[in-house]
Amino acid sequence: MRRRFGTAGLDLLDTDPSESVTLSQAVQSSTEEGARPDLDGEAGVLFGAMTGSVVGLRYYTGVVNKREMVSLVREPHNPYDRNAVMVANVYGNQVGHIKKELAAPMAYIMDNNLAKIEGVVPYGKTNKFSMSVTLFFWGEEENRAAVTTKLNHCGFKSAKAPGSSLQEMLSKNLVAAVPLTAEQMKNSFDKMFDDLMADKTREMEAADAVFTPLLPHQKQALYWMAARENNDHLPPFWEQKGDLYVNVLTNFGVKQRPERVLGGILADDMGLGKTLTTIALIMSNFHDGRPLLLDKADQKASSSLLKRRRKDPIKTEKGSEPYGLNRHLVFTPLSDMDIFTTVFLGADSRISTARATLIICPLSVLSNWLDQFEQHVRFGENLSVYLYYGTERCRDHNFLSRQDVVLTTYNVLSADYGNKESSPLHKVSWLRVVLDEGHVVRNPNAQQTKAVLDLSSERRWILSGTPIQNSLKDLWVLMAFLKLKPFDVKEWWNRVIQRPVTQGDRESLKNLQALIKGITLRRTKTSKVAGKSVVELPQKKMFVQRVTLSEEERQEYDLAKTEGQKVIGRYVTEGTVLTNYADVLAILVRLRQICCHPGLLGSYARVSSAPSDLQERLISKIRLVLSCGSDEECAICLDSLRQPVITYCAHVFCRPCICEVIRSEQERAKCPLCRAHINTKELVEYPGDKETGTSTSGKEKWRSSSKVDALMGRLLQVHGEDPAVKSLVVSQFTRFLTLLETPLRQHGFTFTRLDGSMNQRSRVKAIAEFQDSSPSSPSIMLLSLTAGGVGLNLTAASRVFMMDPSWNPAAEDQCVDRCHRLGQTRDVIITKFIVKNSVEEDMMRIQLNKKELMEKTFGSKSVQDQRQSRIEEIKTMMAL
DNA sequence: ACCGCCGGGTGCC
DNA sequence: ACCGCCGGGTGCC
Repeated sequence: MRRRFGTAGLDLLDTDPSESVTLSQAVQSSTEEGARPDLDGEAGVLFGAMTGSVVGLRYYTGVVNKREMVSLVREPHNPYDRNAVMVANVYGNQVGHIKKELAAPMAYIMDNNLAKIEGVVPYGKTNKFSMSVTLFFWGEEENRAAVTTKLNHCGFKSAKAPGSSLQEMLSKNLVAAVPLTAEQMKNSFDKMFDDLMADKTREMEAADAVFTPLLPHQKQALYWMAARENNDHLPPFWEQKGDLYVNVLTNFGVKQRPERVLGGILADDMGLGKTLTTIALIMSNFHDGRPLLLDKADQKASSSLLKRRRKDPIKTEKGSEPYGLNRHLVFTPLSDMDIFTTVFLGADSRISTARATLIICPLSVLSNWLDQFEQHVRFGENLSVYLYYGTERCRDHNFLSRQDVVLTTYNVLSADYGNKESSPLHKVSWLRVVLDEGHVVRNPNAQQTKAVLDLSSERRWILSGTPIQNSLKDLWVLMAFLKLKPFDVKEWWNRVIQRPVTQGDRESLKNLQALIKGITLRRTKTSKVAGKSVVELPQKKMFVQRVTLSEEERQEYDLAKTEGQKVIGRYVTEGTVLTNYADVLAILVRLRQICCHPGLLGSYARVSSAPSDLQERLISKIRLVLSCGSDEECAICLDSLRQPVITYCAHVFCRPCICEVIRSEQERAKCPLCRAHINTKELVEYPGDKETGTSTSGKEKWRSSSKVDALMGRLLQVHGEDPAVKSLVVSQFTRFLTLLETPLRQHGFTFTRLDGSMNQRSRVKAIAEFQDSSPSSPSIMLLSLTAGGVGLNLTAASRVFMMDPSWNPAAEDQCVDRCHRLGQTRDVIITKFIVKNSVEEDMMRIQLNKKELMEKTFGSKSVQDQRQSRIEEIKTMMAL
């Protein structure tokens, strides 16, 4: 019989050996069946349950219903008892306190993080002065003993056994008889975001002001979005019962109608036109389902402005105005003719206008938004779009609220939020807030997240092709942003959805699916509308071209490999692979570089001569990671590294990002990647690359490599077959891209380049040049694998040359999709160069395994496990 | 009576 | 709280 928790013997205090299942047996079986502790320590296993009492009800206003969930909050500064534990309902209103005798052990357990304690009130309402509460103790297995003994010592050994109603409750609501396997769960997740087409086929025409005709699936999205914004329904899982609005998951009830959720997630695949659809929404659903009222501009005036913008010399450095204009992108603002009055909301001094839409996006897609507004909004419509970016940005919130659209980046939003008093974005009540590439907001502790969650608006949208980036956890921030009560409070999300779902509870999974379904629209490139594909895209074909190293290269490779084997072999015998993980990765980077071009190796890349000083070792590691031009991203902000620092555990982040983590978690701060303890003193800076790198390569005699030769052969062939065909040449190593410039010039190719180090101005220029179809335009783009966001549109190219494999197959797919997207007219042919008998072949194989493995263990692999399996991979690769 | 008993005041932490 | 607990009033039958 498969049973996770027995219903009998669940009580912590049960001492009767004749019971069929004792607590320890029950919990043991639960761990055997793989109830894995959550990384955040938010879940773990159920130690048991007991009944306690809540007192002091009459002093507080918070009320609870039968079977309602309550939260238990420590009050260490309570003047009467430093052990005080407060009981609050789902909206955070205090209900009472835990009786002091019980509060004592609970305070100990909670303060020492031995268990998470959750409460459910079995019979609410009729209680006037005190009531009982069922307490559930969840924690890591290793803390079980400490929890039980503490409770026993405080005299809770012989407390009353739970009544039948508790047992019933456990068996019904909290225990899945047979938990889902990881594979079943993964399938359900896939399905969750796949099957969202049903009943979403009604179409809406865009307002006249939208110039570009919408495709059928875009009209459907527009209809759906407008309907979401105009809906008057109760949010998911809320029902009206008598004079109360009750949340059926938490059993929480309120008199006041819960806030409407006027928005959701537009999760269409990239290339389906999320940007255009959003623009159409802005233009077509202003108020009462009517279009945005615009002044007709003087045609001459606007056209001259438009021209000026196009010609404006773009004069700025990274970090300042990307367009040299901090004025209205399209036209002048409406003066004082707003049709809605400005309302002051008192203390909060937030100013409400119902006019402006705020759009927040990654820097990489900023220009895409501007372009699309210009492209899709009918010429002569007086739409005011203000680009809130650059040092000269206008910080007057009254001015901002009068715009039709304010466009900014996550970084600007977050920087403003840092000095909160002066953040104009947080003083406006927006008509609508749109998070583009919304999945980039997912770290609950990041300042960026707080800045996003603290925006004020009724209509809230998330645009993202991949709402779940890694695990279910990523969804919390999105739910919080959408103000889906009660899931905007993490405890309720964890308790009601995240934990039960990750532990395989079917009921909760169904709830999650229903929740997502209600607020998400998703179409993939293969989705059908009335039997016809939403998007007809040309074919995509992938070839692997195996490259044989020259004898000289082979010797160099083998030498490096033998050397690496020695070093890694030693770590393996010592069992210190984990502590030297960064060294190991460095060795692999070195081998991968030799496969591309021996010249990629700097003299500093000598890992084996490890300096004794930790500081120096870390510096050499960070330099190795960054100086080869590998376009690393910060795991916190997911953008390119700014002011890179390395932790003692050898992980690299932006200094501001990691400092924010340390600031918010104080001495409990842990490395976001490996959970090692970190503090501000133990951050080592990257001193910058002392060598002037690329300038030397020009002087030295040019030397080719087998892979370069293979590429040049292909490029010449492509050019010979059809000179109009353009190619992307992709590498993770920007220095490799630099090396490739020489042979490209030699062969007379015109090319352009796009990598993470370029400022916005030169990016825009590079993209525009490449996308241009005139005969003199560049036919090749040197592209760093992770440059730009998903919005990057390089449809001028139909050939892709992947120069080196990545650990992350998704990054490769995403890169290819920059040209294999709406607007592509040719079949896309991808050529991957892989060096025979090398680490590159191993990486290819591992990529395949990884895809399979991902399918089997969705979201259940810890960082530690992932590292462990990476070690196994490394051992195989190094033939150890 | 350094007790018992009565009945009013009172009540979380 | 239709309880417990506290502390003042009170004191044979």
